[in-house]
Amino acid sequence: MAYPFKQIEEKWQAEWEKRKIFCVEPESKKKKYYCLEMFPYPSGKIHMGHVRNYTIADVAARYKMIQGFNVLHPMGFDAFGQPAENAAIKNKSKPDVWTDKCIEWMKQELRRMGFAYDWDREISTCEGDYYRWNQWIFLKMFERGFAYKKASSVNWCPKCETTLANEEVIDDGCWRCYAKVEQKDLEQWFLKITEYKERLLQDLSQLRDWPQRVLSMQTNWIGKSQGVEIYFRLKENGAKIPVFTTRQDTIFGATYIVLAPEHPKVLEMIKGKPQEKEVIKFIKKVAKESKAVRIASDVKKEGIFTGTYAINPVNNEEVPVWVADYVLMEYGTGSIMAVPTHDQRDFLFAREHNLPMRIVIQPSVVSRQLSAKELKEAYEGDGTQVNSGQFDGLPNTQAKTKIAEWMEKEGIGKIKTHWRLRDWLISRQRYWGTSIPIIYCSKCGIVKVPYEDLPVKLPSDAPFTGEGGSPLGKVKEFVEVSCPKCKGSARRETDTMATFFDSSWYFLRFCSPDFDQEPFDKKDVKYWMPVDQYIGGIEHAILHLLYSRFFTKFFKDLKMLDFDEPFTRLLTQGMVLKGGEVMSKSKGNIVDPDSIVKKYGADTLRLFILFAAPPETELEWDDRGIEGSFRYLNRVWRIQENLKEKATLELIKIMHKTIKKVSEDIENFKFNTAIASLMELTNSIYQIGADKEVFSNLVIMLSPITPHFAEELWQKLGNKESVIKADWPKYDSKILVEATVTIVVQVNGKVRSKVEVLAEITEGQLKEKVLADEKLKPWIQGKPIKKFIVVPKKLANLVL
RNA sequence: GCGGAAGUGGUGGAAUGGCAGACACGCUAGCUUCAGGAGCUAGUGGGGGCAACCCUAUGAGAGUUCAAGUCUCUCCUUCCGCACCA
Repeated sequence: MAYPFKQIEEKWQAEWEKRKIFCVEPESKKKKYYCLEMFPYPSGKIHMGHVRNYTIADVAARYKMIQGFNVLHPMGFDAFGQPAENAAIKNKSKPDVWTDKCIEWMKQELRRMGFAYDWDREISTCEGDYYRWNQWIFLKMFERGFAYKKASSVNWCPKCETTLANEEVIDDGCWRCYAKVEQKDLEQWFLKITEYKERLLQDLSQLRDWPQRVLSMQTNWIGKSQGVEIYFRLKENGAKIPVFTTRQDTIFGATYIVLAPEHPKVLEMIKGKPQEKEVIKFIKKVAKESKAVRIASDVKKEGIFTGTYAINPVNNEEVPVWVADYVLMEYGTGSIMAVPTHDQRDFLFAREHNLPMRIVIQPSVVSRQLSAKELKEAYEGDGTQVNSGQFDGLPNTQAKTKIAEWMEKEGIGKIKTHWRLRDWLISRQRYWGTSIPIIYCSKCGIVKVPYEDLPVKLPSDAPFTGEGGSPLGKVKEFVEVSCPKCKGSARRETDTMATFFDSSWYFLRFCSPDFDQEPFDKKDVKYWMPVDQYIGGIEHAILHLLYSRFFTKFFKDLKMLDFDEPFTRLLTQGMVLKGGEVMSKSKGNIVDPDSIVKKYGADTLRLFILFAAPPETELEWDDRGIEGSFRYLNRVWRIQENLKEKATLELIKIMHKTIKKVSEDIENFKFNTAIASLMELTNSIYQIGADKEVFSNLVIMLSPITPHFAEELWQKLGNKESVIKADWPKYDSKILVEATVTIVVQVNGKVRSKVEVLAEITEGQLKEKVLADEKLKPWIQGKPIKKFIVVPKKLANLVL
């Protein structure tokens, strides 16, 4: 007979809600612990990814609760976003109604999983009480010039009919619908995240408890590269052509320069020259090629000579000026110096077009001296400067600095740092988001919506046709307003903010969800922040995590908080796979958590998901594995019928060992091995028989993992309070000390025997005992023992 | 190309430099049961041996060490991120 999980789970979910036992203690003297998972978009259903994410967090939160911490473990909804609008178009409903319904469904499913949330702090970003503060923050940024409007070429998703941030473009496609992203010239709102680039990079070193992977992804994304801008000049008119390089040590080997086809100087350069027609033809051809084709690695680098020469400022050499597709206008200065001997791309291009090469760095290994004629590929490593004027003989790493300084002094170059990070484009041509609190007046220009008029609410009667752009622009009463300054007629901004704006500070709102003076109450934030443990998917490694770090730094500069980083510890949980592939509708390999809960209960699902793999690795769904977890709980359930008066010392010892292991493992998020050791204890109980104390401890240790199950058994054991109020068992290290120990005996590093000895035995006594061991005789064969190595209480190794 | 992570039984996965494969799934056998997608017990990396045992084995190869899955080097493979980034 299976244990009655359905009844038990429903009973305790109701009981927890009634007793509000997961709500934080206000004004508490206890140590705080803020455990947060990335809040969901309310699609209406939770999937296995959610279950895994929230189960991991729930164990951490419950473990800290039972340890006596004041734990903030909130839940909310990232409720703005496109699916609500799409649903509105499809079902002729309204986004807010649809979203509310989805939130309700989702909450039901979250409840059924038994997560220990403080529901009193629930927030939803689509509520005026929340997005009002988005607008407030936007205005603060606007006042400081951190939110600004700029015309530029931006990413445009034709399917979603909206602009996208660089971070939202994945492999040239829209992150949401995978449609191919186009470039469009538009005037849009940006946030000046680049203002914080140095700090965003620097402070990564503070984040010691973040996964290396995320840190390196952010480092890459910010993309700092230090080098020199070197000024070449055109031979014919002395016009300055700056090139950016990080390899200024190779400048003496620059035998030509290359401009991007879009480079503004190209057209005037070729005017009237015999090459003019051909170059223009080439430029047009490149312009037609999509970016994806152009950067595909197997495409041959194409280029054409402009008929112009430039002067290399370090040696006054004349070098030809080329135009080529492999030079990009977006990066650096849109022009490069080419050093074919020490840059592989330049090498390929030079060989193709028969351009000159000169070695300027020789590797330190004499046998590998290079000659330009025999070069098979560019030498990009370190070495000694040659053919480099006064820098000859220097190691190139030193020459790098010396040359940079020298060029600055001579006025032929400037030390420069380039960054990959661009400002954050936040305008979205959508309805279901926070409207940007700006009014355009023909007389006053761009005018802020006054703070007292916030929130700028979304009109409820916008038409959802799916055609003709944002529904907001079609609502006359919304668009046509009077200017807050001159009271003349004006127009309201109809774009809304990217929803990543909403999630960039929600963790602060949870600290004081009802505060109505500012986005958050400084005093509460001081107590709760930073988040001690943040848990979510790797897909936010850059997007959400970078934006949140940016917002935190902005608030710090506003003196609204006093720390630099919002999330102390970060865990990125692995994906849930089935058949080796990520669960997805299109692959048809989805396992619905709700169906598992119905069949086996939430506790079994939680147990399986924690046991099947460590949190940060991928988890392969296994239908039979889940049955195993269910069997285990039933096995534990049956123990209560056979409790003994008193447990044996042997079992007590195993129990203490388990307490130690489980405590340490949960602390370190090694839930799979914690569960394994609970299973071992259970196996021992089956062999030896447990008393009430041992069984109680097993129940307490299971409680963060399978909370309903543990509550029920805890109650059956005669306890009145929730198991979350129990004392987490402590292990007694004295009991763990064994009087006798088994010593593994090796001969030349191979295990040949084992001896049982007193734990406190001396080395001499041990040696005597070991040498007396009959089993070892054939291995020693009377040979002299050169060395006798002892690892106390573990091992002895005889070296012959 | 650069950066990151990882390669261990049929499977998921364990192993502060010290008995490789904990725990579980699966499989095999036995017991129990009217029955089992239930329960209990035992076995289960490969090779050899009636057996006690022996040999061998953590992607490949070298090295350090009394001792290497673990440390170092070289190489291979897979996954992820960035990428003609100058």
